[in-house]
Amino acid sequence: MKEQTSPDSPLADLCRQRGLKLTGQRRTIAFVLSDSDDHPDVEELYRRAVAVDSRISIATVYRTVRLFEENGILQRRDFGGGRARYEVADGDHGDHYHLIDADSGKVIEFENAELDALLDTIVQQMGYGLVTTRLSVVGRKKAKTRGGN
Amino acid sequence: MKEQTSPDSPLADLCRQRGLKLTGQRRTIAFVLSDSDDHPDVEELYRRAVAVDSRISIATVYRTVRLFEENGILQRRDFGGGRARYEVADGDHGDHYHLIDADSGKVIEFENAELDALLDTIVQQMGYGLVTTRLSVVGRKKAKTRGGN
DNA sequence: TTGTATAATGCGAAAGATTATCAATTGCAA
DNA sequence: TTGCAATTGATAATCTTTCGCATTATACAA
Repeated sequence: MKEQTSPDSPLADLCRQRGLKLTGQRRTIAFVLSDSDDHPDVEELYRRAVAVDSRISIATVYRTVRLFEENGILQRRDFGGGRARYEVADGDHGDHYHLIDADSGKVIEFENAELDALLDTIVQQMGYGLVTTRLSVVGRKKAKTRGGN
Repeated sequence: MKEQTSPDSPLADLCRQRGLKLTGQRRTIAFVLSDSDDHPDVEELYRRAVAVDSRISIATVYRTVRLFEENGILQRRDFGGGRARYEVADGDHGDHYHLIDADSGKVIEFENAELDALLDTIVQQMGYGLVTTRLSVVGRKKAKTRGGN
């Protein structure tokens, strides 16, 4: 049984900055998240966290993920499939969007300044200020060589 | 107890065209949907359907809504809140998108050809063909008079 | 460092939405 | 009209997420 204390991580620092109590579990979850560049769901986060420190309950993962979202540390995404998925909220670079491969389910991130600007303009013209954009496009890979699959 | 047989409706015709067996319940649900121009969830559809013919179970509403979606008659939407919402799939005019009022939760539809084109271009450039776009923007109404909250 | 108030955790139960099961019923082609 | 496969209603089951509560750990002051 692993009982390792996780090292600090960029997200653990963020956690402290927001004045959140930094428990061992939160440190571990923050570590796992800092180490992820995909879009894990809670079950997957739980798996990764337990691999580091087995003294973690899935309820805590749910709670932590919600707490982090409320504090702007994480963003919740919905790619269909009935479970929420999470990714680190990048304060750095602008919004990014997601292309979902219709066949494999793989998620590919992309950015596009023109799209950012257009969405903002549209919303402004409707008399609103843009708060959040939820955009994911589902696409199917164009076969270069025919007869793919 | 209402036991009225619903009249046919545009969606009921579509149902027949797709070779689906047109039961009384499906006729009623199709009628209710044809009559709706909002984005009801299953619970709400069930309420509306029962008002027309009380011999309907919510299980049938779930089943029918799924069947209609699989046959391109309905589109499932997710506006947050944990329940799926449905709207008639317009084969006529192009895609439309949704602006959700951050304060009231109200859903406002809009279309934008420039946005259609840009999304298509982006996806093409990534080597994919566009299958579906899931886009909703959350916005907050700009106060004309200052001092709002 | 030690003690303490308070907040967080673990575990299992509960909630909420959706799907599956299965006997009884219905639509539809012959 | 008949027969049969598909559909329905009622309810159990499933799946994800949250809650309740006793126990434990954290931050902070002395």
